[in-house]
Amino acid sequence: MPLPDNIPADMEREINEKGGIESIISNIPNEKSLKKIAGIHQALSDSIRLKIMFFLHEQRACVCLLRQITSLAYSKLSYHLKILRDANLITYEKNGNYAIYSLTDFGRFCVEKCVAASGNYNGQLKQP
Amino acid sequence: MPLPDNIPADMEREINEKGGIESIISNIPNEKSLKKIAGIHQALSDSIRLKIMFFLHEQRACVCLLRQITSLAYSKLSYHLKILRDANLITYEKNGNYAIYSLTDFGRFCVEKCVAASGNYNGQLKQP
DNA sequence: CAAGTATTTCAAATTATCTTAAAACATTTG
DNA sequence: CAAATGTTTTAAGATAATTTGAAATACTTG
Repeated sequence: MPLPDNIPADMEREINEKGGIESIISNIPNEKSLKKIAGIHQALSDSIRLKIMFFLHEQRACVCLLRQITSLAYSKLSYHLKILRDANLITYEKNGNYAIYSLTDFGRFCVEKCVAASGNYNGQLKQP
Repeated sequence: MPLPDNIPADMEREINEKGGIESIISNIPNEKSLKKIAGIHQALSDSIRLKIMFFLHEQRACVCLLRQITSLAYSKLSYHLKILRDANLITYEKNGNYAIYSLTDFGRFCVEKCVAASGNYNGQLKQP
């Protein structure tokens, strides 16, 4: 991949010091990985779903309890639960009539990253 | 907030051991924080934008270089850059005709969280 | 002002979310 | 065992949000 015709000289120097543009590009994830990472972020890009994730981080719950917590209709709740399931962030086990939802290991990891980031998020909150 | 009428007994016990449902809810972020966190994830929920983020993590770049890297039209690229700017993930300084983009501290933090997570993401990649 | 760089606008296309109604499934009851 | 009840999911269509492509606009330098 050639560089554009005219780019700022100091930028071009930086790129050459890193072994050229190809070398830099080789360090970024491939398209398939980018899509996967995007998908995880998409699943976590809704405040309803985040609320569910943060609650399940504290306590496993049946759907009827989640309904109470979120004040959502069952069908809407199910829609969001499916998105989180499909992203492998949550899972459930059947217990009689009840579906008891909990975080997957990966889901727990993601919630804890958010918590670890909260200092930074709060930094963001102060921006105009 | 009352618990639903009938929930599995062992779940109810767990909740009581944690001081009740209100006590659990008090540990989860408020609506405003959830919306902010959701917004950050939304900005990172697209593979084009992630590619830009990962590239800028390696090297600052003018828009014409990002255009080359991403093979996008300027207008489309600008649209995605604006989303990342609005989320305070990237910033730029003008240098003559050029806008030189780079990650904000917060953007750098987020990319590095993704990289740290890549082992976990890869775990996810193996799921059906 | 001409050329190069970057952003904005706007309508169309795509994707995500929500609402309502019905279906699926396990348990309890008659 | 069939009917009734309780819990959860799915389907279909409506609404809303995001993304795209084309054209127009702004900015900077020479």
